[in-house]
Formats: sequence, structure tokens, C-alpha cells
Amino acid sequence: MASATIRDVARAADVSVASVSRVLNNHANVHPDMRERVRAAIEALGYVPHAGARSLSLARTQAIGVVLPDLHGEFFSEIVRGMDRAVTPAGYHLLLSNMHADADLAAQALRTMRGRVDGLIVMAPHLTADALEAALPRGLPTVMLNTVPSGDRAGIRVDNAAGIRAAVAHLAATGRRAPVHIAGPAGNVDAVARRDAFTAAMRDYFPDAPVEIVDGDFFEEAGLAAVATLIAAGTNFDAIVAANDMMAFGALQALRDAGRQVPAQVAVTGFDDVPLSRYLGLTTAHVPLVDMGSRAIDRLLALISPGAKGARDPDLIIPELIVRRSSGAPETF
Amino acid sequence: MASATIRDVARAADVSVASVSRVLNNHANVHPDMRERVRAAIEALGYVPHAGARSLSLARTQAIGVVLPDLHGEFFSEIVRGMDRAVTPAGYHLLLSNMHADADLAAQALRTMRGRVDGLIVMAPHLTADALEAALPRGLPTVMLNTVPSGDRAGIRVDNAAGIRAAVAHLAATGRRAPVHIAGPAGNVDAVARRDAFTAAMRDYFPDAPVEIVDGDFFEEAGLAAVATLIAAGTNFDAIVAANDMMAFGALQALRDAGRQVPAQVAVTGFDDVPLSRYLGLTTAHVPLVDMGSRAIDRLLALISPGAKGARDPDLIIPELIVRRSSGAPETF
DNA sequence: CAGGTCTACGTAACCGGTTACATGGTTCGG
DNA sequence: CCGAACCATGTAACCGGTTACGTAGACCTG
Repeated sequence: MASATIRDVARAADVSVASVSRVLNNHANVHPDMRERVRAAIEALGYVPHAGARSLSLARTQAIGVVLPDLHGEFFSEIVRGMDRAVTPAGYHLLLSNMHADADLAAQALRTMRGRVDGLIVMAPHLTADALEAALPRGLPTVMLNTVPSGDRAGIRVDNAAGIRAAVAHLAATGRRAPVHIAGPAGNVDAVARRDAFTAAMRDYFPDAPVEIVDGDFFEEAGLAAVATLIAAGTNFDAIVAANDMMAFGALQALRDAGRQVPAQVAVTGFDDVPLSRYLGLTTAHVPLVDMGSRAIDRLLALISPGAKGARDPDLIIPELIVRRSSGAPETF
Repeated sequence: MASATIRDVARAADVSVASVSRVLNNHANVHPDMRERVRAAIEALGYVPHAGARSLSLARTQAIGVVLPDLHGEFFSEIVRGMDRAVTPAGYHLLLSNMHADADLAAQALRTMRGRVDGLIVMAPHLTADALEAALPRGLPTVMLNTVPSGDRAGIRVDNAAGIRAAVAHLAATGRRAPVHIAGPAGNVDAVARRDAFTAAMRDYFPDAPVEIVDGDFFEEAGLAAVATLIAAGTNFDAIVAANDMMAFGALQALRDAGRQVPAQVAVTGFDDVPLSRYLGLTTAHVPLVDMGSRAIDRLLALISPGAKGARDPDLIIPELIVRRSSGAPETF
């Protein structure tokens, strides 16, 4: 019992397919009687239009593709949630796709979106501009999120330097002497920018202190490991600037396990302000994740709709430092 | 500069579209020369196959639709993450769609999936079986998640009663005298099941205590409000069994604000075990969210693939109570 | 009442792929 | 040397919608 098609409906109502289509799409100039006959036939057959076929002939899918490296942690969840929020009222759907680190597979993932979506949101902080530009299907409106600016594509980015600088400045202002940085993965644009920003900020705010940086990978365990490394090496530090919140959580845990008081002995800051940070009282550079998601969709929809082509200067989001108890604010939670 | 089509490629390589198609799909019986010519043309034109057109003729979209009430909080995020995990290696995509509470809109959301996906995962704890059955497109393989069992559809459900019972039993075993329940929204199957289970468990474990229940809606604020209500009413309680984790978090916060010690004066339990619970030390009924997501996909893919029709008995997931410090376990985090 | 408009509807081409079937050319066994 | 079997390829129908275009009849208008 395959589903009924528009031709089945036409036959049942004894009209042409064109008329059925007109009724379905509420076109003008259809006689009320006809409308009624068709509606009855649709009802009787339980007909539901085939979105795929419709997409093909209209060249519009009402779907937008979201390609991201991984769906792990609150970071991505929040962004996707923001997208979802913006996409639903506009009558679009979200098509999720994971892009692996491997450039070839990434290209593959991007290609399979052709003909499936009306536009693309790409989050690829781990790809180089070249690899990305080579992989992006031509003629498909695209908005890049936290990705190396490629060509003249529309994009939304976080001002990594501003976030790190604010954290370091805050630590200096509250009397810390020796901050260290737990960095993100080497190939990641954001991670690199934050690392560089840390070095620069240290020069400005702690000109006499050595710049100590431990490698990480944005996951919680890396935060744990980094603190273990620091302690094992006997490094002197009284503040940790983690490249993201998850690693900061790991660091908090490790510090607690090691018996170091936070914030009395060590201040900790993160980056992103995922929801969890509020609960754990983590000082962090707030990135409006949900908002970024919605905004990316809005940008993309604007690109898609009429002949719009303008406003392709990338939005830059300036994170605001939220001071919580992990860096010495009075106990509030 | 519209994208090239398969006919453009055929023309450029001076072969027929059938041959191009054969090369694209690695069919046997194509001469190496031909293969090479076609590959060259594809390369030259930057041709990328149109997935939509392919779907139409193959009647397979390689996408599966996920319809859920809302994308809020870790609960859904985790489940979606699990789905994503399972779907990617199988070469499928996830198409997200939000279903509003309104039954008509819900039906609408389900209908628009026709022709867009090969199967559906529906999470609709807030719909009645009738409304749902009426809205589900016929002939589309469907797996229901935490939804009233409708017809003979495949489904995966959490044993709400077991989870609540375990929590209540635990409270009894650790010497609590007067637990109260913060319930979920009225129309929600899970919420209702948990509420009923609480009443039943109270009868068994606290036969002499009154059954106190405060209404909530699964959101954090409801937990806050519920505690405020209890305190304002002067209700006597030394344990709170929240219908989900988010409300438990709200309760924890409100208790702290009111100066009541957790767990010394009041024990708190949740339901779901979202990641946050581990961080906040909440005792809760663990539901393998990521796993549920993957499993739902696996079930669905099994339904889709050959002529498989069997195994439609709904999986029942028995939550395991994870005891953490909110209910009196020794401080561990 | 002839000719022009307008309305309501049907016919058929088209969107971009896949594939059943047909066809011309080789190879091979008898 | 002939027909069968096989191989590589082309032709055209099909998937399920949309819509440009054509047309028959109703309605005006002078």
C-alpha cells in the first residue's frame, strides 16, 4: 500500500494534476466546487504531498544544513538549539551532519548536502581555509561559524583575543601573580587565537612573569591532566586560564583533588560560558551560544531569500567576562 | 552559473547520462576509458550530484527525521547526540523538527516529513495516543521514544515506575521520614507515570506518611517555585523526589537560598541523570540518554533496511539509581 | 452578434537523477 | 563461418511534484 501520489488524487477527484496542485498550494482561480472535490479526494486517500518531489521541481528544500565537527558537549548543543529556534518559525528544517577531522571526509560531508539543503552553516574551526574553500560546494549560500575566514563568505566569529585579554586583565586586577594557560588542540583556529592572545596579554599585564602554557584538547580530561602536569613539574601558578569551559571544569576537579583551594590559592577562568559554568561558579568569557546559532540562521536566511548579496562582513562577537566564584568573587551560589 | 547537472557532464564527456550515472555509482561493466573520460568531465565542471533528485528516483533519502517537542536542556541534547553517533556511520543524516504542543501543528510537522526522510523517530510524551496515531504518516517506519505506545509501533521507553520506586526505596533505607514529589507537566506521559509511581511507592515504603505532591513543568524554575510553595505552606518534609533533574536543580538552589542543608536536613533526588547531575552531586535515576538515542536509530535502521518487520515489542529501559551527595552519600566531588 | 477578456481547467514539459530495455560489436564454441 | 553469449553503451521512461501555455466557455462591449 504505497502512499498515494498527486495523480491518484487527480484520478479520484476526476480532475487534472494541475488542479490538485493548485488546490494544494492555495492558488487563486480555482472554483470552490473543484476545491471541495479535491479536498475530499485528498481526505479519502490520506494523501500527503511528497516533500522531496516538491523540492526538486521548486529547487527549494526548506532545509538548511549544519555541518559541524562533532556533537559533543554543551557547546554545540547550545548553538544548535539557537539555530533550531530561528529556523522553525521560518518554516525550515535543520539537517545535521558531522564533519570528521579528515579533510577528505569533510569535503565528502559537504558535497552530500548538495540538493538536500538551501543553505549551509559550517562550523569547522579545525580546517584550514584552503581545505575548506576547496570542499565548499559552489553556489550554495553559506555562513561560517567560528571558522577561518575563507574568501568573502559570510561569517560569525568570536573575538577570542578580547575574551582571553579580559580574563587575564581580571586576574591582574585581582592580585594574581602567575597565571598559566591550558590551550586547546593545535589545529583549531579558536584554540590558536586564544593561545596567542594569552601570550600577548601576559606581556601586557604580567611583563615579568614567564608565559606558561600546557597543551589540551578542549575536553574535560585535558584539564585534569594539565593540572597534574603543572603540579608534577612543580610549576608555580596561582591562576589558570583555560581555553574553554570544559577544560576549566577538569582543572577545578583536579585542583580540588590535589587539595588546592579555589579561588583562595588558585583562580580559574574558562571560555564560552556553557550553562554548566553558572552552576559551578566558573568565571568565564561569555559567548552567547544560543544567540550565535540564531544569528547564523538569520544571516543565512537573508542570504537565501531574494537577491540579497550584501552584508557579508563577518559579525564579530565580543565575549564579556562573567566573574563568578572560581576567580575570587564573593560566594554567591 | 547554476550548478552542472548530470546531462552537462554527459555532454562534456560526449557520452550518455546513463554512462555518467554508472560511473558515479561504480557500476560494473564500464570501460576504463569511459570511466576516465567521465571523471575528467566531472572534475572539469566541478559537478556534484544532486541528492534530492537522486532521492526522488531511488525513493530513499538517506535521512531520518527526528521530531521532538523542544530542543531545550541537556535531556534532548544528549539523546540527539546519541542518534547522531549512530546515524553517521550508517551514512544517514538527521533531520530535526520541532513539534509544538498543539496537536494540529504536531500533525503538520509530521506530515512535512513525508518524502524527506526514510524513517521517523518521534518523541511526543505530551501527545495522546489518538492524536499521535492520527498524525503519523502511514507507510513511514517509525520508532517512538518515551511516548504512549500507539498501535503496534516500535518503541523505546523508560520504566518510570522503577526509577521513582528506587528513589523512594533509597530514601526509606537511609532513614528519611517525609518525602514529597515535585511532579512534571500534567499532559506528559512520563510525568504522569512518575507521579503515579510516587504515590504507589509511598504507600509501600511510607505507609503512614501523607502523599504530598507539588506541580511542576520539568523546568528549573518549577523546582524553585515548588520549594517556595512547600516552605510557605509549612509542609513538613525531609526529602524531595523531583520528576526530573532540572527541577531537582531548582529545588537544590531554593533549599540553599532558604538555608536548609542538603542532605543533612533535606535529601533531593532527580530523574534522567543529565550530565550536570554528576557535577552537582545529584542522586538520580540514571537513564542512558545517549544510548537511548543510538538504540532508537538502530531500531529504526533495522526497520528500514530489508523486509524486516519483526521485533516490535517496545524496549523497556530500567533506570538505575545513582546515589550522590544530594541524598546523603559521603562527600565525593 | 462578432470579437475581445477573463476565468477555470487540462496537457505536457520540466526539475536531476536511475535503470529497464534495446542495440551494435566482440568473442567463442562447434 | 555462424549463431549464442556477452559486453559496453545509448534511449527513454520514471520518481512525484510544479507550472507555462493553450483552450473552451462565460461574460462584456459596441
